[in-house]
Amino acid sequence: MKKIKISDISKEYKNTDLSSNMEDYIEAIAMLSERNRIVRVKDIAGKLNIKMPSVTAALSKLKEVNLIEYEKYGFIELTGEGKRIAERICQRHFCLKDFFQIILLLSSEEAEDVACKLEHDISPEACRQIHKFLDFYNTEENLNRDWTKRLKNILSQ
Amino acid sequence: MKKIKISDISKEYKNTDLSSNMEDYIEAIAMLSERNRIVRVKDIAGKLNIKMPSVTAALSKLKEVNLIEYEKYGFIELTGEGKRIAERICQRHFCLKDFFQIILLLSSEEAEDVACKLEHDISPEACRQIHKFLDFYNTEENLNRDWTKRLKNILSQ
DNA sequence: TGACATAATTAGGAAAAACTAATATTATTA
DNA sequence: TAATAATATTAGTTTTTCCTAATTATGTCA
Repeated sequence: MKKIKISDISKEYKNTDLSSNMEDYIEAIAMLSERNRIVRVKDIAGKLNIKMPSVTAALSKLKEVNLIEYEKYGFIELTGEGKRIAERICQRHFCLKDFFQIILLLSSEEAEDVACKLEHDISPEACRQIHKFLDFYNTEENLNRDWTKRLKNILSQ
Repeated sequence: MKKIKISDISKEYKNTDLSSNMEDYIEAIAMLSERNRIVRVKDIAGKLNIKMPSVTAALSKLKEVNLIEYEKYGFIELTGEGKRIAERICQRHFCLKDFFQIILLLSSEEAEDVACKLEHDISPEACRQIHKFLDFYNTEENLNRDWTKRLKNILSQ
């Protein structure tokens, strides 16, 4: 079970000024570059379930606004600003995923799916409240409160 | 404070197979026809913050798929199927709004905004869990449980 | 190293949604 | 009822995002 620290409350869950789509590309690049040493057009296409030409087009736009560095047929890397934005998107993603998985007891996959969809539209304020809730819940749960058991019971039905 | 009945759990929060946009049009028409006896293109445009020609185009599509009845320069009305779909969208909307307002203590306006955005992307399963949670919370709250006070305290900070 | 496979790009197009400007219809009221 | 105001529609664009087919570049291995 993921533990969320009080200090994490400092997260602001700021908006990015990007379209949902562009956020998806940034997020995919960030996640892929954590796993693999290089990120390929094909990988991004695979992750987002689209064809390569769509990726190429998106990369041009992201390069245009200085969120990635790349040359034709070359490497794909987030710039500093790209990384900062990826961080924001991922924070919202994980906040939502934790909430749906830990509190609402959706399966990991279902929670992942929901997070992927909602992360683009949830407001920073709403995300901060969810974060506080998670924080509260984890503390209470550690104390083995009765209400969390009753809640789990109801949510499992 | 809105009270949610156990029986409401029967809500399925099914998907609609419409784009977010089309869902917005259907929802707007449903809400407007509750208040006014007739629904005008101008009203829909006002509610959705877009211009009239965009509405006209959307109405053609909705008519095409038999979700509304209307003739040029005439009345706009949801068909039976249109109403059933509007009902689904509104159920998700109010479920989300209640959650963000009652549990997470967002202002009514902020909760409304968030609900409007998320209602198109949240999965039925996730919505059902939120519903159960609301139900649980209302019961617990009625018993004036200590944990709801602690939670409110934290969320108000 | 040359042939073949893999990966990436370009070119061209389609669908969804929105817009402005121009036109047409309906409603109001003097 | 004729003139004006309010509404609605059409025509024509734009932007975003995706696609297929064709081409180009890169990488591999016999």
